[in-house]
Amino acid sequence: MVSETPPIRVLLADDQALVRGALATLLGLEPDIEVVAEVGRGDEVVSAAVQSGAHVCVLDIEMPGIDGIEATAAVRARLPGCHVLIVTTFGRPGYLKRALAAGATGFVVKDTPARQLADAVRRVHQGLRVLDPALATSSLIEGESHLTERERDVLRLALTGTTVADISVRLHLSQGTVRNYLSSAIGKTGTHTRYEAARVAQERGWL
Amino acid sequence: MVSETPPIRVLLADDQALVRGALATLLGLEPDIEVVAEVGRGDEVVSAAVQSGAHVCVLDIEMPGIDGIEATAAVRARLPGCHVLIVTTFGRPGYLKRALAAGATGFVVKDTPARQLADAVRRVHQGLRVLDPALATSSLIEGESHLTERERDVLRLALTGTTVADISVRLHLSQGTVRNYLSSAIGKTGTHTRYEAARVAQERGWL
DNA sequence: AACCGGCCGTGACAGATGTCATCCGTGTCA
DNA sequence: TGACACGGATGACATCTGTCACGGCCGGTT
Repeated sequence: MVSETPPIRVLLADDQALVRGALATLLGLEPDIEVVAEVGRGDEVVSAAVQSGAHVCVLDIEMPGIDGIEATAAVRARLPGCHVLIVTTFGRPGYLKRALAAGATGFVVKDTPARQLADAVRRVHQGLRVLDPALATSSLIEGESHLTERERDVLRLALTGTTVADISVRLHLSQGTVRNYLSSAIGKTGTHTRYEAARVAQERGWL
Repeated sequence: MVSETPPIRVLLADDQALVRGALATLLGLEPDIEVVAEVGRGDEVVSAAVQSGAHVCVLDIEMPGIDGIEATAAVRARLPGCHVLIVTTFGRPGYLKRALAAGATGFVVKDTPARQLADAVRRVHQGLRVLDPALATSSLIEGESHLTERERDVLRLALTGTTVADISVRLHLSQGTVRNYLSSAIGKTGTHTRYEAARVAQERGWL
């Protein structure tokens, strides 16, 4: 028979072993796809991609070490010929925006039907965009941060429960100033407390 | 050849289609396991279990409709011969405690290696316990709620951002009383704000 | 040069938050 | 029967939170 196209070499990264193993099994059943590496941490992605000669990296976002978006940027910098498909639980507009900025070719959420994953891998391998139009639209609308740099500074600290007093010390500002930035951020996120504001900003990818 | 044992009929419930499909593929490769139903909502579990004649239900916890623990109780009530294996992202002691109380035979987290899932299904099918000893210990220690009924009442409302004024109206208490219960709950959970207290209590399964 | 808008920064203030001391009713125990 | 512990409930109070009005600086526009 005519020579076959060599299979697409795929690296899988997900911190949940069960999910990773199941996805490896799913993709491994495709005749034209071969899972050549599996890692559970973001900071293992690049070396594993290099060693395994992966054509496509399928990355979750929330992982120990570095996250999947940071791993994406690292992979693209080190292996320009290697494409990245982000597969994540949360279809956050901010995630999509940052992932594309980091060089990801595709972005799917775990709500996607399983049979579409292999097709997404094939398309990404060919350099074609794979992403949900609704999510893209939402990213366009929500993804644009309206926070100033200082507002982001104080929200990041607020995210970890740091008091106004501590934030003012850390950023060399008066407490009134910190409260004013927090208040402004609360308004821009449409929330009622700094905790909600920080969480919403993070979900939108503004932090 | 000698007659084979009929395969174990398994129902899969997970709101993430990709994960569910991948797990179905993984389990479907086992000669003695047959995936007979897949659902994405907790409130579809019972009817699907009945229709498919499932021997084992593999349930995620966080799903639309009712959660996997409520679904467990419903399955056990309706089909006493059907065993439940909980497969969840968060190995929260409170979840384990509530799952066992609801009648689950097994409880694994998604950090488990993929190859152990089929074995877990087989063991659960035989009525054997499947759970992580470390998680069981942690559940024993943390899972016991130290909150009073009223503290739980106010924390549940605090979880959704309800103000003290609203909580006092809803529970027919004075605002001072509500603050006192919130303060007590903050102390018992070792936190600093009612938001943290509510979140920690939920994680521990105290709510 | 003058004006304007936005960001950065500040302090005053009203209202919200969490702590504390206290009281009452109920159940348990000696 | 009396003492005690506990949960439920309350209000006073110190502190914190978020809003608001304001000023300075900078860059862009007229």
